[in-house]
Amino acid sequence: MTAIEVGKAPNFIRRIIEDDLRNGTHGGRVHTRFPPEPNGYLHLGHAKSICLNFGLAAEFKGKCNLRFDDTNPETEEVEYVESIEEDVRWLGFDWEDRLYFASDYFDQLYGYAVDLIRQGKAYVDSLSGDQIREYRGTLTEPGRDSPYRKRSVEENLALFERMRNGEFADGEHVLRAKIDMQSPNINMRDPVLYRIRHATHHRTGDKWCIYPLYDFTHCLSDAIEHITHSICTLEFEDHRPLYDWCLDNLNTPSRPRQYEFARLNLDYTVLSKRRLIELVSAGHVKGWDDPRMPTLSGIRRRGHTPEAIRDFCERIGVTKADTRIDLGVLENCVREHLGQAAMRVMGVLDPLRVVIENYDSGRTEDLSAPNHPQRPELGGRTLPFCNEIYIEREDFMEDPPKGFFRLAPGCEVRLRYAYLITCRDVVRDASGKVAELRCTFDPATRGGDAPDGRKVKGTLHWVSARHALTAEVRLYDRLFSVPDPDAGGGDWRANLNPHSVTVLDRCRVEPSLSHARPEARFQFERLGYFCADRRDWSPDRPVFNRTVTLRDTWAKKANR
RNA sequence: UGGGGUGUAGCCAAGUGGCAAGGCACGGGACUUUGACUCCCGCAUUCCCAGGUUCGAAUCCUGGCACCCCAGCCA
Repeated sequence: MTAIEVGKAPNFIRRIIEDDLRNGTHGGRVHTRFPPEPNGYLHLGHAKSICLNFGLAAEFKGKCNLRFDDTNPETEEVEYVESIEEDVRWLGFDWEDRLYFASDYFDQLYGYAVDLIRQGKAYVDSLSGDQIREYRGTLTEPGRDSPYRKRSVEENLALFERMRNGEFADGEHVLRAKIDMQSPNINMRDPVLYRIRHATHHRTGDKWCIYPLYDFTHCLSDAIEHITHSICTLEFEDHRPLYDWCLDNLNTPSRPRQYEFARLNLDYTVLSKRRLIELVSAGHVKGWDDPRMPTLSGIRRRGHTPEAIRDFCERIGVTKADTRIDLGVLENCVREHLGQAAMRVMGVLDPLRVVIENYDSGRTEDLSAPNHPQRPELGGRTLPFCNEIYIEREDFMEDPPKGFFRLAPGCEVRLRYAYLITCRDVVRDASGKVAELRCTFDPATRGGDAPDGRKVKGTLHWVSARHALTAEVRLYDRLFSVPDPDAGGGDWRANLNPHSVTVLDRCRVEPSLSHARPEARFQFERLGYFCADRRDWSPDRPVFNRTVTLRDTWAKKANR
């Protein structure tokens, strides 16, 4: 089956797999893996990799493992393991019974290292870290052999065993591959395979005091798991010769191949674990799941959906070109999904009181409204109406510009699913600010239609002042004020957007929202998509996060 | 200036010698009880540049240029 036949955009990795399948490489199997290091939370960049790896496996009837690359006990924690599992599952992927840890292979890895030593292809080096760096040479000058490079196999074997037994302090010795100190590829200049770290590992505890490095661990873990296509990001391209060297020099149960694609860059945010950690620890955001964060837990809390993120990952493509994706692409994906999935409700963010003078003040009536105008099967709900309502303050202008078809003195507008009303008077407070509007309604327009067929262009959202719930609404904007916060060499933190969050605590929402549950998503008509905060929402204190606004061509026009 | 990569519209991206898909953005219009959605229409005589091969080049060749990655006992 080709990419076109399954309805997916072709990309170079799909093509490689199709070729391999055609040629019977890897025995016709497709087996990928997603290999996060548990030292941070997953972000959108990881989502691209997850969708690629799990997606390819599903597409070609293969499998995808979840494997934690946990070879650095000093930075890794179970909190991260747990969050990563939750996020991958939330995104919609299933590793079934294939949850693995590189640390599960420490015994085998040790055996492979001994094998390399026996073959004379690895040695224990006793240079200090600084010396190793000196001997390595530079980008343009070749390196020099370590004086310890010629140690005998027996001596290396003994020393390596003593390293394992804890006889040395951190940094005293390392195990290195014996490749080529002259290589133009720095990764091949006798790379370090094992280092001594007297640290407690989150899974193996104190069993080990030597830990293998990424290059040695990753290729062998892939081989142990019978991975066929080991897909990673571009910065590992230079490591591929080393990946291949290890597998070519060791007797492994399978022979995986590594392929590299460009990592994701997104406008107005940062997607490096280092930066994200800094944001959290410096308190620029309120934790890893702050709705402004590009972490999966952050955008989840913001209200994004797994469907939208998967769609996003499919749309941005997979190539080897460095790219920076327009934020609009992500926003468009959520809008598209929520546009068909989210129930519609009404909520007023900045309430302006409206009194309907000719509506009996003792009366309340129930008006009905569909939950989704395009999807009648989603049912409807009831909206209480009375003589006191709230509308959005910005929907009224005393002196409107041409083309403004909302409320203004003497003008008639429609209250969505209710009545046509006309503004008769403006009441001000002591400071001169508009405090209240006095309007009249047309009793013949119940539901919003005028029996005489007169056209009313403007339709406003509203809530009954006597029935509305008070809610807190958090408005989120881009975390940074420039597209590429890390560019330019200046302090990236200076590019943080000081207005990335606005908390509104006197919003009024329709009473049906009392039945909302944490993480429920809605379209607040004419405003945008909002999500009940999964941490802070409670029936007593509804809290909604704005996921994204609706497209607003009026605002665009008004800005011009 | 060593090695490894990448250059197709504002942002992504197909394209693999036969005459530049698609998405986002943008502009115009229709529809509209969400200025939303939806629907139309428009948007690269040209593919980093310069030569060359060919009846024919984004695709092949030669030479440039620009950008990204690599000198952790991180991944």
